[in-house]
Amino acid sequence: MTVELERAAQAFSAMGSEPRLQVLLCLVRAGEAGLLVGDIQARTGIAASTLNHHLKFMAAAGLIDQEKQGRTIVSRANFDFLNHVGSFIIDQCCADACLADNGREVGVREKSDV
Amino acid sequence: MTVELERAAQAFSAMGSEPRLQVLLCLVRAGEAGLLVGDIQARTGIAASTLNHHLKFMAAAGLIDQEKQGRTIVSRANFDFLNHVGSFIIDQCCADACLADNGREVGVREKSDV
DNA sequence: TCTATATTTCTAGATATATCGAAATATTGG
DNA sequence: CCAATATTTCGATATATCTAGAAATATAGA
Repeated sequence: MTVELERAAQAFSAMGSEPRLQVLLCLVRAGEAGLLVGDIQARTGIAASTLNHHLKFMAAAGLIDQEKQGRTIVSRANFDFLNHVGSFIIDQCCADACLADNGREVGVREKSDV
Repeated sequence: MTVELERAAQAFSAMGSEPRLQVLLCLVRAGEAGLLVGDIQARTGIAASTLNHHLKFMAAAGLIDQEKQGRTIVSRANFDFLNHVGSFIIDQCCADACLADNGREVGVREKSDV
């Protein structure tokens, strides 16, 4: 579970900057077709070297996949992982002991309606 | 939408460190009852000043709420916001033009089963 | 092979974050 | 008011991240 926590934290961190989140949304919208580095650059205005850095960061976190095709690289959102990460917090809620040490009853919140 | 992007990035950033994510999970598990700073400290082993820093960070991002009660502070996960943030990425997918510029068809992913 | 295109690596300064001990502040109970 | 408890602020250092220009690499096409 610590491994999973670490992975989740890395994923959130990789989504936790405005430029990177912008890039991720571009890729999500592009769907399975993905986008070339140059496409993303054109859409976001991020400098090539900076963008490369961010893409590596996101790929390492598992948010995206990159596939080399000739002299271009196609980046795609990893939808399975994104779904998994998106539900991580709420999923974790009752996965463990749900009673607080101080003896107070633990409140029950309604299930996510997503 | 840029405002929302900024808020989302801040939220993800606030979840994007292992200690903070650990704290957040403690609070999620504690439910509406919440936890005192001392409770969290006891569970995570994070030094008081460090923990205070992280709690402020998370509160600023809207992940948690803090309420002063006498000489203690109760911290609670903001479940509404967490649900919202959790679905941000996937929600955004088809909120905008969903067709990539390069003309390729956009892939469809299954709905989250959460 | 030469050239243009696409991406990556290198380098480096600026900024932000993480950490924690010690001191300070607030509040309750006596 | 005093002592104990709970949390915050201060100060300081270490580490990480962000940014981007310039040079390097890889590949396709003429």
